[in-house]
Amino acid sequence: MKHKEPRRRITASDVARAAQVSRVAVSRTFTPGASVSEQTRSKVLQAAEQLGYRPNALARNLNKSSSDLVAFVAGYQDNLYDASLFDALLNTLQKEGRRVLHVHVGASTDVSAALLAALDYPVAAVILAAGSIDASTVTACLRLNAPIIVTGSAAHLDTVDSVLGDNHDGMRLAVEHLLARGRRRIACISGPKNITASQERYAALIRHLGRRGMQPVATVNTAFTVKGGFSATLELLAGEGKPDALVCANDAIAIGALNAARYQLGLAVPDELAIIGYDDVAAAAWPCVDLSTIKNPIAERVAHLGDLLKRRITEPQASPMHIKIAPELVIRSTT
Amino acid sequence: MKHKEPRRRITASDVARAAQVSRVAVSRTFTPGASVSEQTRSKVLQAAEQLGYRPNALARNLNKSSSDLVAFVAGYQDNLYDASLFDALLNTLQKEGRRVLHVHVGASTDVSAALLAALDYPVAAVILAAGSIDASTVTACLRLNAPIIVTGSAAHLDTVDSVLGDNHDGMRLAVEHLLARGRRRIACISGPKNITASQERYAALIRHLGRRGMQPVATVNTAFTVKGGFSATLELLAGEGKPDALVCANDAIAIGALNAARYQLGLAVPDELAIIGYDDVAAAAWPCVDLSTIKNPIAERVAHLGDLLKRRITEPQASPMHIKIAPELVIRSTT
DNA sequence: GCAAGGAATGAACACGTGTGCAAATTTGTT
DNA sequence: AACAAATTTGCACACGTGTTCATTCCTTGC
Repeated sequence: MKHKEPRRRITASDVARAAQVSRVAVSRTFTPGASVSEQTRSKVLQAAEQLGYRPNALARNLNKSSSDLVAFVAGYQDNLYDASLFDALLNTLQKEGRRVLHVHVGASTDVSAALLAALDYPVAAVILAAGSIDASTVTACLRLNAPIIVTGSAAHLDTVDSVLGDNHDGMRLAVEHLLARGRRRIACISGPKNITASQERYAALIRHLGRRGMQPVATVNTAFTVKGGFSATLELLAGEGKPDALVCANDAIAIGALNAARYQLGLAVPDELAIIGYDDVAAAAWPCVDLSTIKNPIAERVAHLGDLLKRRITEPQASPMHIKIAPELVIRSTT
Repeated sequence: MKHKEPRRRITASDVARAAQVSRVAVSRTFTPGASVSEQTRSKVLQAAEQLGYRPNALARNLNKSSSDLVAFVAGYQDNLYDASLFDALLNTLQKEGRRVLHVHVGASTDVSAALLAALDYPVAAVILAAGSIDASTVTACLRLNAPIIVTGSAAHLDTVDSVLGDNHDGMRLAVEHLLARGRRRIACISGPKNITASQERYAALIRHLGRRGMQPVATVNTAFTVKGGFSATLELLAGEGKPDALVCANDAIAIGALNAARYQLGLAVPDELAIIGYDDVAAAAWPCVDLSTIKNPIAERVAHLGDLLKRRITEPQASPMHIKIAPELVIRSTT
């Protein structure tokens, strides 16, 4: 036991002492564009390399008004979509030299509480990809000088930037497609009632059917998961209504529905029952699933998020921007 | 435009001024166990609430030797397993008041480089769940005072803590099961050659077959993805060997293989070809997949990771601990 | 050779918070 | 009422870095 107390982290002063220069010279060496002679620079770099020195990001960010951190708030990834979104987003942010503070929103955790906890760090921005958020939390964030960018399922607050899929138009594509296929008895498995994406998609379905003088023959709410879709389908098909088509609020639900219909109830899909999902997750394209769905393009979404982030950071006072992503109908073999 | 310069974040001094107390009183109010009178405490809390104050975590962590941050290093989530692992882990860490700095390792990014970049923050620990890491990077981390805990696919370095699945025993279960089912011509779709989990599982397969005087009739390497498994299966079954069973290095590959065999090649699974995966991801249990596999328990793994993390932080000098998680055979309808 | 200009350097301060120590205040005891 | 003890308070410093400003050094042009 040579080191009883925990070993200190190497600091700029340590490097300065080893390289026989002042501490400021070390700071300048690691600050792009600062004025250092080539000679001292190399001395510093060599000493730093040998000691394993890296500038402490805490101290470095302390005297800036914000940091290189971006908070990403997301929920359970059972929905099969957020994982892919996060993957792509993380890749983009990291390339731009940002670091991601991941906030997880579970069943028990409150979105606002989790978000505020992460905001102890002066993040450059918050990307909110989970659940709804109320206006008071938004003002709390703004007071903490943390601009919010909303994507995925979240409230339509005019005061914050947003990149959202056009759920209204997506549902139009779904309804038109099913009607063109000759379906008339359309049922719906919607998502959780408190999630904005659920509400929007359901409202759009009602509206587009209503325009044609129709309405869903049955509706059930469930979680945005495969399990949820499975049990909801059993429940729904046990009741009245006898649908010939099932509109699901997302792909996870649709995959659950497909499995319940085909393997539990022995229904022929799509002959006896058509099923359409929403998002176009990777699993929807697997041959054993081969799900018709509405594509919610990830690459485009991430690109817009990156742009919006840059803009918001450089011009904090710019007026909020609301970007809608156009959905696409993807026809596979379940409709 | 009233505020031309970016609004400052509310600091303890602001609160102190508003509550007419000293700044130290504010600090003490937000420090559990500190000595403050009930009167000043409530004055401070009220002012803080009104101004929307939260202590700046950067400054708060600066004078401690490490922070409340934990770095989590993971790769693409195409493998269907890491997403679930991360989900569970994030939940646990957040409950304990830790915050997670997420480091993404893409195809182009180097593990070591990404890791070191995150270590600019004095994290309490690094949880490494992606790719391999060489000894020099480990020493770099240790010099930065950042203990590493390895899980998932990574090198077996004696100097760091680890929580690993027992790949050797898992493959024994797979081989014994296939032989009991009467299979004799076993082929293998292995993962990337530079990933430790691949190497270990493949080596175990060779060894367990070897003990019975057998060897794989064919082997192909591919990425840990559904797409990889799909194309690898087409390639493998086009060649010589005529296998009657396929051992896949993980579930994503197995799902790709299943889809290729059934829907592209028209093979009867399991009658003409048995398929077994590894990990037991959520999708393996879907009726349309219903994949036999070796379970790599996530809950147990996360629990051990949490314990190890706590131990390492409280006793930085403790000797490294290596925990093996026992795999389980899960028999479904593909074998 | 000399002045002027530019580049390199170091001292001092700022960022926002926690904490040791001594002073000030309150509480408890005889 | 007087004193000891316990609690609360505030000053000053520490954490590790970036940056302004004045100073010093070197270079260049005349």
